[in-house]
Amino acid sequence: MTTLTPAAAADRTGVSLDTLRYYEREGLIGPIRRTAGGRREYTENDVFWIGLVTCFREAGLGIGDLREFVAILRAEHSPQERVAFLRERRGALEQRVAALCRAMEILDGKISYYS
Amino acid sequence: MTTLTPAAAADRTGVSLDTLRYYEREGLIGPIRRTAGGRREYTENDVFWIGLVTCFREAGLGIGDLREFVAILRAEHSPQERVAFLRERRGALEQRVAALCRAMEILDGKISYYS
DNA sequence: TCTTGACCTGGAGCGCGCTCCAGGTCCGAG
DNA sequence: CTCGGACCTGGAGCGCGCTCCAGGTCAAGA
Repeated sequence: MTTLTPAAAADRTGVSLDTLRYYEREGLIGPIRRTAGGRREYTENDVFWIGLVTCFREAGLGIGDLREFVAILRAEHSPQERVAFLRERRGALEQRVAALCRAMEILDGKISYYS
Repeated sequence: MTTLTPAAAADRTGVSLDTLRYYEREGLIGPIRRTAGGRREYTENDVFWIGLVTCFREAGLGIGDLREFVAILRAEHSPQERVAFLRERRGALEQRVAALCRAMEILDGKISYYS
């Protein structure tokens, strides 16, 4: 299986080396396999997961939220627990969208006022 | 004209006293009129403006963005400049909504997987 | 008048999410 | 074998957005 060096993984994901190491320390990704010499080797799967994490970070989830997310999906939890957690997170995102829409409406009002 | 004490303004807006003072220092609101003794008196107009600021904060705009927003709306700028600024801000909010939607789609996928 | 509590200011402190740095290790090219 | 660049670790530093604190002032009620 082909693997990526840290630099290549950073390049592919758009996440800095420091941040990749930080995410790993925080348990958001990995643990990443190492070579005999101790260097990290990222798999395609790791890259995919980093993409998910990035997506959620961009959506405004905190590091703690993501840690919990990872824990829920990995550890032994019943489907009910997982679904409950996921729905709750989804609700929070919906509220963020609502807040954004309110702000956009205000902007639209100002824009049409000045247009 | 009826005015509000700091405590009443905090209560009405849901913003803490410290944060109200902080926003004023940062130029996001006010300057707030003072009594002879130096205490702040918030007008209804101030309260309304605090509501706007809160709305934008909840939408994820930073303090710097809001300072710029206030400056653009107050200072002498042509309608074109204002509209350009407002549209740019609106675009940024749309991108945030898009990021949220991407994250929600992932959640929906997981939810249907576990349901 | 005295007390009490809301308010004032300037500045320190804090949690988050990175980001940077020092000092050392690994390893491929020459 | 040597050199240099990519990588390692642990820990310090930073910008943001508050939040808290000390030490003092103001003003309404007893």
